[in-house]
Amino acid sequence: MRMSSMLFSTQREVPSEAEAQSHVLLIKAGMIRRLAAGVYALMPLGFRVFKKIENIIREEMDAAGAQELIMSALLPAEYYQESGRWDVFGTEMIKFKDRNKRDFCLGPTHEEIFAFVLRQELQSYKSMPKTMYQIQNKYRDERRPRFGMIRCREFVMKDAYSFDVDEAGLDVSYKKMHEAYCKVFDRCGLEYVVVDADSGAMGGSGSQEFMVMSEIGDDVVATCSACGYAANSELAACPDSQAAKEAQESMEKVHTPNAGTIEELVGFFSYGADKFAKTLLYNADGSIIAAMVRGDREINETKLQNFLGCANLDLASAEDVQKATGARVGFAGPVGIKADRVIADEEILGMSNFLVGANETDYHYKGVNYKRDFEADDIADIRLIEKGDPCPVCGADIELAHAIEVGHIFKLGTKYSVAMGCTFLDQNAKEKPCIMGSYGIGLNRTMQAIIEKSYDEDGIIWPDSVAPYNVIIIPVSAANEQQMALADKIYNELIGLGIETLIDDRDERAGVKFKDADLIGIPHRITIGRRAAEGFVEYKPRASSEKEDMSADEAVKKITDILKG
RNA sequence: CGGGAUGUAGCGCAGUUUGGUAGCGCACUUGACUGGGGGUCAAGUGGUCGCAGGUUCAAAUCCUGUCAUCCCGACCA
Repeated sequence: MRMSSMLFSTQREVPSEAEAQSHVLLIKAGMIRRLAAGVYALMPLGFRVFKKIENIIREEMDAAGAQELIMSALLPAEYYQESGRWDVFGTEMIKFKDRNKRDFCLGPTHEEIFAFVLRQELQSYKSMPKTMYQIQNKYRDERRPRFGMIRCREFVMKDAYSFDVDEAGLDVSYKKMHEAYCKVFDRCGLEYVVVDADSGAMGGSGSQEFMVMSEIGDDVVATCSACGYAANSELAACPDSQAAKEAQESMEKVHTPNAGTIEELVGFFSYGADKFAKTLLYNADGSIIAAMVRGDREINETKLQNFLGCANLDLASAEDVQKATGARVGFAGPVGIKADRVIADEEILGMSNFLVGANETDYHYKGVNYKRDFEADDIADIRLIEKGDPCPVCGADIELAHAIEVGHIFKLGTKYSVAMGCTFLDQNAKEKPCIMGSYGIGLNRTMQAIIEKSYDEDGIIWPDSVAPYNVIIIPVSAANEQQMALADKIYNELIGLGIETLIDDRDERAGVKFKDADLIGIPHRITIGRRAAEGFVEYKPRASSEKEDMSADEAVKKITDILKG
């Protein structure tokens, strides 16, 4: 491509909207343009990168035996109503009515649709297993789009769905996808970790996420460097603490004026936060749940929701709190509370003589002991894991770090096949639901994650596998015929070899060309300058600061060896 | 959805307190010089000041409403 005729512009100044470096660089390099919050256009250079990633995914999916097809993004409500997710997705789903007042949405994910379409195809065990995939736009009206394409409202997802006759078959299909995902992210030059994850609203028996560790990630991953354990923090198990029991004191009501938070109570008493047990009230599908954790811990709402098996879990309103406790918010406790269900974190069992709210404004109880003074309806692990907690596998210290979720694979089981009637006849002519798996990769997010892990002060550093072009030829002066002639010769040679090459034939100063080449991150640079008369050029890889003079032929050979070798 | 902030040229911003001809830098156009890391000089192009009402002789500026965007939090296959 001749840059003089390419639609492309770089910016020196950064739009104030951009926070993450990868987002800043995408905009400065002219690869994306924002159309609305969380809605982006991919410009020619950006779209080339995007297509590279898409092709890597397609190749690995095909190699894993999956077959590509495409569903519609425009979908009638009934499929999602049948599975119940029309309500579960709520306002995150983009819904509207057509001219006949029929409910439609833009697909946020396609489990229902694949189950519906495949039920017509998979009538016998003989036609399974099958794994189908599509690479298609998805729509989610995120409450808070963030960091450019890391969290956006329209994005492209590769979503695959497997259909098996039994759990053992699902394990095989799942493993194939797991391996294919590793190959995809390896080829994209990404460092990633695979972590155990929450299945959330998807349902199913287990899932894993492919995570790229990064400060700008929305997820928090718990890892153990001793044994290699890795899990999403919303799932990571917290073992019971083994605190020694103290001699029981008697329970006593204490006047604690205006001390409604743990922080205020720690100031009021001379106890540490771990001497308190806090009680939070939740509204779970309409019933009021009291959840207890140690004062210095946080409730893990994912664990709580999974334990309860409810569709919606929100902190209770102030009115509901008053109704349940008879007190202002801040004085809830397990003794005599009017909640539908009380759930205590396992750690509560190990505590002695602790402090809790007295369900009376400005009062707390001290010297409280489990069993003697109150009992919970359930004991469960409902707290959020913290840095330094023991690893649930080996007991070493857990580390926490932010990560970007670029891929997620699920063992769904029969949730959607049952809902959509996706069944088959087994060897005994008995009707059974298909055992499903679902597998997603966010392409836009993957593209930005690659930058997040590979840039310097001058710009993006693309790996060869996804670079928009592999080589950029820079004749220092477009007015110098000798330089241009040699540049054209090398350009045609590389194009002839099937190597994607840019030639910067713009009438710009050398500095501008170098800055632009670095910013857009082309991996290999050939500069043609002073020594053009001798047939010598300078070769420089984007990732290194070392420049090397060599003949034009040597430069072509060197690059060919790297790219084809 | 709660809290905070911001909307003025393609991008980054000043001007709003105290109402009185729409500004600066980058980018863009033309010319000259220049030519290996975002050059210099000169002359230019580009704006319904987010939108809608209102107050006023006069509104970017004051008032009301509304929309959008960003940040923090909550939430999220």
